Amino acid sequence: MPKAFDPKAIEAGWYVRWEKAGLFAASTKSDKPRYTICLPPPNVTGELHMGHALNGTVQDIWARYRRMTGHEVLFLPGTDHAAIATQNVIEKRLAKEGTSKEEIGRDAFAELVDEWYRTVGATIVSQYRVLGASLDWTRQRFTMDERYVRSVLTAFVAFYERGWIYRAPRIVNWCPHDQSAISDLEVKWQEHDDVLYFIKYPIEGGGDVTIATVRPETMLADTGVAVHPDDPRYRDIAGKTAILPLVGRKLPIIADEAVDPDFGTGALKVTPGHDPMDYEIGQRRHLEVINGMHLDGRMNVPGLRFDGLPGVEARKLVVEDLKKQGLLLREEPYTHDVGHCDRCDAIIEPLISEQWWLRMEKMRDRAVAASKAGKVRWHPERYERIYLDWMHGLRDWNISRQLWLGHRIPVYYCENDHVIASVDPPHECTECGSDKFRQDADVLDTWFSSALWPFATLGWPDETEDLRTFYPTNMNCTAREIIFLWVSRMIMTGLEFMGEVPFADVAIHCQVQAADGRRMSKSLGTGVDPRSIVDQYGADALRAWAASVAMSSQDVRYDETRVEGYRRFCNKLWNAVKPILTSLDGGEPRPVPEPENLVLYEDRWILSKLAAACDAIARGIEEFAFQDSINAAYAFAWNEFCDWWLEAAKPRLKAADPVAQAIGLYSLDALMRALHPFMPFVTEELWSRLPGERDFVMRSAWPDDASRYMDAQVELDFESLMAMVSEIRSYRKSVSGAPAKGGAVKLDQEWDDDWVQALTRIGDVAVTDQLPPGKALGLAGGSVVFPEVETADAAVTERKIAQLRKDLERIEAKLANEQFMAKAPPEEIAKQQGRADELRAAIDRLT
RNA sequence: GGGCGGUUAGCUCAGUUGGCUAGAGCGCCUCGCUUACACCGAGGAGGCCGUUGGUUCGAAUCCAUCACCGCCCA
Repeated sequence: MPKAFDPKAIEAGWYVRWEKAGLFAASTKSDKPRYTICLPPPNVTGELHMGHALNGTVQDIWARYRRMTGHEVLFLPGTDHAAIATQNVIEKRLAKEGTSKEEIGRDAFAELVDEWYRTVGATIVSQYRVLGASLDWTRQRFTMDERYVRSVLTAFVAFYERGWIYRAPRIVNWCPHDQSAISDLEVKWQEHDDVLYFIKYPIEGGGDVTIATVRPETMLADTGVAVHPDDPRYRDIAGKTAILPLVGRKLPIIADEAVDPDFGTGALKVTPGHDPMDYEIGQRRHLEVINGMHLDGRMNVPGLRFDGLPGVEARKLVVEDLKKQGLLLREEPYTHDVGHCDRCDAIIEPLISEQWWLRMEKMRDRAVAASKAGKVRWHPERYERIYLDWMHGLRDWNISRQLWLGHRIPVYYCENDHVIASVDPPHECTECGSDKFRQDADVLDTWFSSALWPFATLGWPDETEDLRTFYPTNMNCTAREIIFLWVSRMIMTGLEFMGEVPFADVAIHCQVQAADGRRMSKSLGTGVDPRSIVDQYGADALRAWAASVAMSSQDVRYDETRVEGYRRFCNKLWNAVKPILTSLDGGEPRPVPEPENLVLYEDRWILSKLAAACDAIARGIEEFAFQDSINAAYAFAWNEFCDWWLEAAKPRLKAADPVAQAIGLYSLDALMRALHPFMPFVTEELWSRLPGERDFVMRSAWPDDASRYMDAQVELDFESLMAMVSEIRSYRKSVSGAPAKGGAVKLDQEWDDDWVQALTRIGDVAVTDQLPPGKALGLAGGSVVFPEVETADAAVTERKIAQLRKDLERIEAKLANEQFMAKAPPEEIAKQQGRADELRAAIDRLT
């Protein structure tokens, strides 16, 4: 067996063996209870990042754990076509080649996209392999697969036929670069230093009103001026008419509660065509909506000198003209948030455009009811409220995008403009019989298709075997910014089309920040590639770390030393196996003795601890507290099994004692199983090296059979022994002249012979009734004497006594407090009294 | 502006229903290459649990306040 653990040497091999053995593939024929997870489809243009590492780990822990606890598990992989992102990628490539999508045309562009999906895009999800994710690759899906497209179109038509889909002009977030609407959730706000311009608008019949704006060019589309109804400054002018400078348009001055009297002058120019809030005011007050900008961001103001100019240039000229006319009163520096396109970073222009909308009320209400009824459990729980709050304020969903790729909206117009929504292209207009159609040019929001993921991947709308067997799924794990974009919508569509929530548990993992606390991002150069972590420390170490942080209530900074710590842990496991194998030397191991046949304290103790650890690990998984599982496994393996049992059992193992061999083997076997969901590779490797007929640990049963060894009393007793041994060792180190071995102990308390023998062996001391001459030192449960030492170092003793006295004083103060004695529960009082007695005894021995 | 999370050892984080004598990994100090492991072992140092109040016999834990950090929504 190699001297040290080397992840590279084992990982790839096991992944292939598992896959070849069909361990990832789910069967619809199985009669086991089923457990389904659909992997959140990574964006085809992306690369594996820390978020994938966390969600992949969490899901794979559950997938492997459920297989081991007797479930038929489907863990389904796939990818998302990410329309805007892909369009950007391809456009960038075209730009490099000196051309553009407009130049090559839609058909050629579509071919490039297809090629991209087939080559580069297809690889992203396979990066989950390096994490060891046990995905069923035979069922891999892509949102642009023919069957999936059919599901998407079917869903659209179904909504359409319910009357929930309509087309209407509304103010939207328009990305001038992508030439598409994007959703509110895709707008990222960045702070900008701009200028606030104060502009005087004359009032008909005399006087004027001053407004403040950071976007003076939009004034060309103003259709009103608004003031707050309670604003005393403007009580006189409400109801009058202002004259729009440069244009001459008459603007009604209206009063509206939405106006913030503290912003600027308290008077607001209203531009319903270019500001969401103004749009709402305009709707309420029946103001005209003027579209002052073309979709490419150029001004649309026929007859004015600004017409056709880009917004930025128009702004300069507008300001110039206002200055000339003396209408620009002043300019102030102004810092505010400006919306940018999440995908291409262009500044978003709010403007009016025709879009397709999906009504949400009914779906929303069902989803909220299902959540409230506990059909969906959130981990951590607080996300349920965040989700419900968002659902509460839900508006109609803009599902159309003006992109060159994606799912084309299945709406057709005949020559006479009759509208037909149909999954397959229609042959004949049902109203006029026309056979000439054009399809709507828009495509669907990518999130519309991913909203169907948990059932569309299983074959919906066809009633497939997979759909029958594996829907609803059990768990969905994702990042919190995806709750609104994706999770909520899956819940709604799942209820709508399948009549059942798509998953019972939602796990929201934390965000991993860079080591310095900044967010991890490629553009900032702060990203850490999980693949390079795997390279350095192995997938098991990465996963163990991911499990230990994923469900943290706060975001965590990436700390490489913790990952490294888990690699050391792997190495520790690696080496812990060796003495057992060496001892057995290829011989046939005996079965582990039954509890009643165990004699040695350390044996009884370690098996009880093993049972407790397996329990704790399982509980951690089931409660989505993976850090508890990892901690329990780590502490058991390192601080209990290796540090104490293995050390104590060494002489027996060297002597090929069959009981020690059996217990060591049994413990390791169980430990490898219990750790397998977290660290699949190293556990599979080590388990395979254990003697006996072995299949795959991945296919083995979860270890819950050690529970018969649980023994609380043995644990307490052995912990006393451990504490005593630790103290003896401490004295040996800190008392000058004390030997590295030996010494004699007189015990305060009666222990049974087995215990005394264990203390002798493990503590390397003699146990006597009569202490030999020398200075006695106080232990937690007795006195120890090192014969060679005449006097203990005063400093060591003094320090110890001082500490004990301090503790004692605090407790005595407590016990002297009448209130405490009167009100504290009796067991608490007894506990404190017991501690006081112990401390007094310890001080006595030392003085 | 509204909401959420956080502030615990030099660093990164645990700390369930108040009983804590506050833990872990890494780092630091002192020893030790004893054939499982130096990716190690043994021992040790290190914390008025962000501030100020309150509730309580008792607060890292509950309440309020302020400060700072981060995120989400508007």
